[in-house]
Amino acid sequence: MSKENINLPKTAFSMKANLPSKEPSLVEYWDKIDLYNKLRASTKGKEKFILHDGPPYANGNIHMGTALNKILKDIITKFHQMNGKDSVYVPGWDCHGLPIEWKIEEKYKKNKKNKNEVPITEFRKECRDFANKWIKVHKDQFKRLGVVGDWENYYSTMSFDAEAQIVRELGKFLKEGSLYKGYKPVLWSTVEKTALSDAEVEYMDHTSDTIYASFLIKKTDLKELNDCEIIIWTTTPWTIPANKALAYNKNLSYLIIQLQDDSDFKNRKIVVAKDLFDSVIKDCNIKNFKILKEISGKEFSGTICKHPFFSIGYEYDIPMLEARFVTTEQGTGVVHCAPSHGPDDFNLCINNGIKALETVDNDGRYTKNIPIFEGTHVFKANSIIIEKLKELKNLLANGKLNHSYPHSWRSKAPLVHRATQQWFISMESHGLRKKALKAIDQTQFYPSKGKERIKSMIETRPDWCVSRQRVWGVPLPIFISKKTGEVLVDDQVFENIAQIYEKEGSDCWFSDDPQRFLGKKYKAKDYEKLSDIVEVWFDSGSTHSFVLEKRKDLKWPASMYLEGSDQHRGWFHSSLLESCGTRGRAPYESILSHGFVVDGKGHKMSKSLGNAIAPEDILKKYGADILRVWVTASNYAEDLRIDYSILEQHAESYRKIRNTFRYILGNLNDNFSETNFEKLDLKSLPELEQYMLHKIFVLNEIFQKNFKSYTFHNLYKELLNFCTVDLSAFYFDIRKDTLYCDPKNSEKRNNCIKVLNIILESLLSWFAPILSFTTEEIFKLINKEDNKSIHLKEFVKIPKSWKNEKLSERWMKLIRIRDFANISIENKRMEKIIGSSLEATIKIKLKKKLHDIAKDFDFSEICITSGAELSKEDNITDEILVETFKAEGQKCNVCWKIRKGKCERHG
RNA sequence: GGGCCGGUAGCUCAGUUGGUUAGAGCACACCCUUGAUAAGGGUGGGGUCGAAAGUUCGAGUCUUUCUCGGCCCA
Repeated sequence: MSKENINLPKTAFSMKANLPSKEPSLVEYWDKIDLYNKLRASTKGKEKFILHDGPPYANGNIHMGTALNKILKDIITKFHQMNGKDSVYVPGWDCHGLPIEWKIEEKYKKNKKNKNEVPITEFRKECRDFANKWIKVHKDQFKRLGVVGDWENYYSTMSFDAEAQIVRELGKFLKEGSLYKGYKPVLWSTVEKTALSDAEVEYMDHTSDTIYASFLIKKTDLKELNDCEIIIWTTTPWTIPANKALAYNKNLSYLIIQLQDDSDFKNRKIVVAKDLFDSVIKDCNIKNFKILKEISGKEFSGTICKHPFFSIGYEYDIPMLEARFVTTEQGTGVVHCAPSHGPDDFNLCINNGIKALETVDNDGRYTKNIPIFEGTHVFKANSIIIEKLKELKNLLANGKLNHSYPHSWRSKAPLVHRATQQWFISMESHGLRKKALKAIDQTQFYPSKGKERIKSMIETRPDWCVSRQRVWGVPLPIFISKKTGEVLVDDQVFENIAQIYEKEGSDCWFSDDPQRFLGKKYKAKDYEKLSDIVEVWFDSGSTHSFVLEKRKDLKWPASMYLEGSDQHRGWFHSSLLESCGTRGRAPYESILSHGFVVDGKGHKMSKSLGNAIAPEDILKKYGADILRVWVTASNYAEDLRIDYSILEQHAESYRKIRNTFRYILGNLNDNFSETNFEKLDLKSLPELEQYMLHKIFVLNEIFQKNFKSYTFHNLYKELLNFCTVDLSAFYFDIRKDTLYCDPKNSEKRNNCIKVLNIILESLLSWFAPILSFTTEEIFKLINKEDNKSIHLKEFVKIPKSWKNEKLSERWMKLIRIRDFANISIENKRMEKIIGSSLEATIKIKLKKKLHDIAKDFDFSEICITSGAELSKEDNITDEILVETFKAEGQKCNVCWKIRKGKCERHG
C-alpha cells in the first residue's frame, strides 16, 4: 500500500496566503465584474440599510484611523447586505476649508506670489483641483482595503449640487430667523487672519507676560475704599487698553492693605481677595504692609474706578461688576474685563450695557479705538503696555507664566479673543437645543455611552457660529439692506442662487455682478453683499440633505452614522443641529462611534514619538485581510492598540483560519457541492456529524446576536475558536481516518464530506464581510462560473432542527472522557512508551451513569487510538479512569492502526 | 485645569443582579507526528484583576482617593 491508495487532501488553495500580491488582483476583479452594481441588482427592492459615509477631508494620505473607519464601515455594510438587506454605501469627501486653502497659500508663498493679487476664482479653482487630486488618491487607497461602495458616484461637499443645497439649507435658517448677525469675541488667528472653529484650535504650552495692575477707585459707597486701588492680575497685558470693567465675586472676602515698602506703591492702599492675599504678597515681593480692613465682595456694588491710563486719554469710567466666574484659583479675586477680548468679559459687559468695540484689526493691530497705541501689533504690545503702566506708577509687579494657551492647529501661532461680526445659528430662538436633545433620545448609540457624551455637549453649547472670513467654501448667501441694515430674506433669491450654483458652482458669487443673484426684484445698489463663507461643519452637517435626500438609491434618515468618537463634537453634532433645525429630527437612526488607534502601549500615535504605523506598510507586509482581522478582533468601543507584534498575532490566527479552509478544500478536492440545509436527513448521519451541525447552529445564534449588537470582536473570537477547538483539534483530527482511509464511496465518508461542505459554506459566508479577499479567493476556486462573488451571497440559514441539546450534552461528556484519555496518553508518551496516539490502546473505566451514556461509542475513534476498551467500574475515585498501554500487533499500512491479526478494513 | 471613558495572563478578549480554587484563543515551554507538513495533535507553566483605603460574612464586580492612558473642552 502506498500513498496513492488513500485519499489525501488535494487543493489548489495554497497554504501561504501571499495577500499583498494577491489582493490587488481581486480588487481588479470586483471592478471588472462591477460588483457594486451587481450587489444593488441582487437586493433590489429589499429593505435598505444606509450607512451614510462621514466625509474624510480630501487632503493627505490615509492614516490608521481612516483605515479603521473605512474597514469598519465596509464590514457593517457587508454584514447587512449578506443579511438580506439592500445595503448601500456611497463614499464622500469633505473638501472646503482652511487646510486646503492653507496648502495653496503655501504654494504661492514658495513661488513668491501674493495671494491678494490672484483673482479669487482662480485661487478657488486651485483649491478645487487640490481636493480632486486627493479624492482620487483616497479612492484607490480605500478600494485597496477591500471597501466596496459606489466609487463612481461618490459625493463631495464641493460638488455644484452640494454647494447649491447648502445655500438652500442656510436659507431655511435665515427664513426661520434663527440665523442672526452677532458681534462676539471669537478665537482669532492674526496669522491666518480668520476666526477659528473649536476644532481648529489646539492648546499648547505658552509663556505669557503677567502683570499686577492697579485701578484707582473714583467713586464708592464704602468710605474705607476711598483712595484705594483695585489690583488685577492678567496674562494678557495687551488687553488693558481695551479694559471696560472689573469683575468681582460678591461671595468672597477682600482685604484693604496699606503698602509700606520703598516703591512706587509706598503708602498706597490696595485691595485683593483674602484667599489670594498670600500669593499676591509673595508674587509681588511685598515685605512690609498693614492690613487695614476686611470687607465683603458685596460692598463693591456701585464702585467706579479709573483706567490705569486715565491720565493719557483713557478717561472713561470703569465700573465694578459682580460675576460668578471670578474665582480664587489664581490672580487677585478681581478680574479685568475687556469685552472685545474674552467671552466671559463680553457677556458680563453686554449684560451691563457696555458694548464691545473693534479694538484689534484682522492683522492683530490696535485700531483707532485704542488711543496712543494704534497700529501696534498685540503680540508686540505687552512690553509697551508694561512700560507705560510702570511709567504711570500703576504696575505693582510683572512676571512670566508658562501655561496652556490656545493656538492655531495649522500655523501653531497663539490666538487671541477678538470681537468680530459673525453669523450665528441660535440654540434657543427656535428651540434648536430642545429639538436636538429630543432627537438624541430617539437615536440608538453603539456603544451606549455615546449618548451621554453628545447630550452633555448639546446641553451646554453656545450658539453656532457658522461664518468664516475665508474664501474656500460656500459663500453665505446674505444681502444686507444699505438703508435699514436688515438681512434680505426671500426664498426666490435663495433658490435663484442655488440654481446658479447647481450649474456652475459657487465661485461666481465672488466674481459676478450681485444683480445676477438678486434677480429682478431687488436692486444691487441697495444691498451690501457679504463675502463671508460658511464654516465647514455646516457643509458636512448638510450632507444628509444633498446625499441622503437627493439620491434615489438612498433613504433619509440614514440607518447609521459611523465615525471616531471625536465626532460627537464634530459631524454627529453638526449633522444633528443642521437636521433638527431644518427637519426637526436627527438625520440618523443610529450612531456607532469607535475609539482611536493607539500604539501597543496605549499611547497616541505621533510623528514625534515615532510610533505611528502607516496602513500602506501593513498592506505591503501583511495585506488588507490582516488589517481587517485587526479591526474585527479589536474592541472599537475603547481605543484600539496596534503594533507589529499585535499584527503578527492576528496574522497567526488568520493562518489558522486559512488552514481550516485548506483542510476542507483539500478533502473536497476543491469540489464544493451546495447542500439543501432544510432537506438534510439528520438521522442518517453519525452522531459526531449531528453534533457538528448542532455546533454550527449554536455558533450561528452567537453570530447573529453579536452582529445585531455590532460586537464584532466577540463574534470573531467565536469563529476563531470554532476553527481551532471544534474543527482543527477535534472534528478534523478524528475524521482524518475516515477521510483518508475509508473508500470514497463509503457512507461514513460521504456523510463527513456532506458536513465538510456545510461547514465550508457556513464559514465562507460568516467570514466574507471580514476576510473579504480570502473568502473571495476560495469562492472563485470552488465556483467556476464567471462574474460571481461571495459577496453576492447571503448568510447561511441554519434550520432549527439542527439544534440538539440532548446530543450536545452527551458529547460534552464524551469529550470529557477524551480529555482524560489524552492526559493518560500524554503520560505514556513522556515515558517514551509510545509516540503517536495510534501506538496506544486505552482502557476506560467509568462509573455506571457515565458508562451507560458512553457504552455505544467507539473510543478508539474518538481518542484516535488503535484500541479502546470500556468498562463499568464503581470502585474508582474519579468518575473516569483511563489507562494507556502500548498497542500490540501489526501496523496496518493504510490506516496505521495497530491490531493483532488483520486490519478489519484493509486486510 | 475641567468633563467623560478606560486600565483583567506576553497579546486580543470573556467575566451575568458582588458569592465556590478568575475563563477562552493566540503566544510560550516540553512532547508527539511527518498521510493538513514553512502544517497538525497532546500536555503544561503564566494573571489576584492599575495602586491604596473603605463598605460587606464575602469585591475583578459597589464607594473614595491616587496613578496611567485616551477623547472632548478650557
